[in-house]
Amino acid sequence: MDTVTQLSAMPTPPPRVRFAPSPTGYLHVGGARTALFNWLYARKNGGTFVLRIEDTDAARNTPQALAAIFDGLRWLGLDWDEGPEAGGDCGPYFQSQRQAIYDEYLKRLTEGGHTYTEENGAVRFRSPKEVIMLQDEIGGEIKIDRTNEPDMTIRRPDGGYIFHFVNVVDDIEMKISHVIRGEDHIFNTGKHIELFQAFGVTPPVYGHIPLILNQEDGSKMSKRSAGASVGYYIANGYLPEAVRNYLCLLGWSPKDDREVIPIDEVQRLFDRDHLNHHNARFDLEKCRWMNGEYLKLQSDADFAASAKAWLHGPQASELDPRATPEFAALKPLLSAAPLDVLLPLIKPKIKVMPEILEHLTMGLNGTVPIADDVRAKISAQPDAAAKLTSLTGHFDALVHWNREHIQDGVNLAAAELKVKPGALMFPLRVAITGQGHGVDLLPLLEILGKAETIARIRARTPLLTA
RNA sequence: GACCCUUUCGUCUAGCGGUUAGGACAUCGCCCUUUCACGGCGAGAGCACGGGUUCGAUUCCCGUAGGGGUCGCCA
Repeated sequence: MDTVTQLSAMPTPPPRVRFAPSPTGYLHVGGARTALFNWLYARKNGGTFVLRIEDTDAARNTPQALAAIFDGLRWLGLDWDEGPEAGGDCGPYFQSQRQAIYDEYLKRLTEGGHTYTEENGAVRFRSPKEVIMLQDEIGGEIKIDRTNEPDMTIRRPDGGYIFHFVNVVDDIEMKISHVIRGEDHIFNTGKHIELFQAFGVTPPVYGHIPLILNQEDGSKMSKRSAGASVGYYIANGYLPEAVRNYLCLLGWSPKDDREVIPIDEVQRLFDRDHLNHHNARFDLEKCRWMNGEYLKLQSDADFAASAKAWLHGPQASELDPRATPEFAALKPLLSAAPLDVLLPLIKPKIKVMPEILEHLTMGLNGTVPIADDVRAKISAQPDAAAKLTSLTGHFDALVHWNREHIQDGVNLAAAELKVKPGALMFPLRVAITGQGHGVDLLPLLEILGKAETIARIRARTPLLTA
């Protein structure tokens, strides 16, 4: 084996990437997508995904925000190989616990003549003030002109270190090889490269991914917009695989027109060549569609399980559909409800979990008022009451109550009235649920039982003509 | 304002010199059907503009305009 062969055959070490959020709010979908791309890169290349908590600003950190990071990442299935609650050789993974390391690195910087101290005690980094040509893995060659930039502060008068400094120190200490982060960090990267050079360390490979924009006004996605936080999707009972799949498609594409793609397939295909260079708007409607696609892939039993978990799960915030009066009214009916047979009927009718509320209400509450638009349609059928009376009679005569026999009852009533069986279905649906739409009717009647079915028809028939 | 990134249907995207510019969400129509939905079929809808380069530009280059981002002792 000659030398050239040996060199080219030398394996590149597996990449080490990180997601480094600060626990000051909630887990933003943009942040989640950054974490996702880092995770995909690590998984694709047999690398290591590190989670590091950048909690240097004590005044802004909250335990809730920290929990939201852990919960959100776990919910999305983005498991970290090193970090809080996972361990690793480069810990601690909270910056608030790494003061001694930063002190040591600051000493090195100061001994190298790279710092100076302000009168108030703040420490600044003496910038070389040069033009940096960043070789960005995603954006290509990007010029960052540092010649007229002021020296950055790296330590506050109170001794607390600033983001730029700790970010670089930790990337060195944690042997991060690739930094995949939002495009909003491009100019920070210029500062960070200066620090790497001052430490005499080769900077990592950078890849700046475009941002996710608000669906409404196209600005950087903010707290205001619905669906900006991962917590929204958890609270609304989305399937994590669906949200993750949708996030994959924001800036990445398999380039073969597929959209519903298993995550292991994404891992296999993920590549910077497939990443876009421009921002993408977040389309909640399409995300809902994606959720519906994943719902269809679920078995009835799995769906019933996740629906029940959601119905009985903790309420997350005031945006939670389970915090509404409608849900409060429904809740007492749930305990005795035949959910295992009802939910599979609902499954094909919905895209997202909160939609089951309306269907459950229709099924469980026989006294829901008749909807206005439905009332208009039903009053156009003067024989609706006669149809229902006939149906009631034939239902009452049934010995066995299942959908086949119920269909027989419908057919008999239709024959008696000399109409098509289909003509009876709309009045029947309205009498049973008060609504013009909903789950398959005959299976619903079977679940409700003969007595409840007849009782509802008798109770609502006078209301139809009122 | 300066600097950086970016520009294909309303939105997410495929396209990497020659295509009837493809797919998806959304919208609309038809079919199926017991309403709604699902499903099937179909329609409308796009290369920001102006210069080049080229036999030929959606594709390459340069401008202009639009969009986004960044200009902290926040991260």
